[in-house]
Amino acid sequence: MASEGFFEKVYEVVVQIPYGRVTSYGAIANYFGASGSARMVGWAMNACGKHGQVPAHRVVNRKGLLTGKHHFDGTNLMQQLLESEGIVVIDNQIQDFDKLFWDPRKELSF
DNA sequence: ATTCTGACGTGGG
DNA sequence: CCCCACGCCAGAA
Repeated sequence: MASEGFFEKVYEVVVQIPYGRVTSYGAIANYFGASGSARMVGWAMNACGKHGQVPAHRVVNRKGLLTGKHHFDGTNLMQQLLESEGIVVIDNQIQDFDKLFWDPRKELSF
């Protein structure tokens, strides 16, 4: 299952993101040891639809900004999904991002 | 094969 | 906090 490709690795972590929680691309990249290649994480997300259902809306940049919301079906779909989980999003910016932040490197006990 | 882009991150000012 | 420049690697044209 794992190690099938770069996407698969990213998906495995993203899927493990608990409800109402958020993480950043860099955190995931860091989990693989690709700390400098955070872009690849987002790139893998681009193929998330290809892989299946992936909670990409729970993945944002390090500032907690919904940078990828533009890639979803609608324009505010990503924000609605986050708000649906109890997350407050204002102007594409997640409020209390530091509290909702979920670090795989820490939570998954690397 | 080369070139460019891209849902990012970090460092310096 | 903001802005600017560099790095990073995978995939598409």
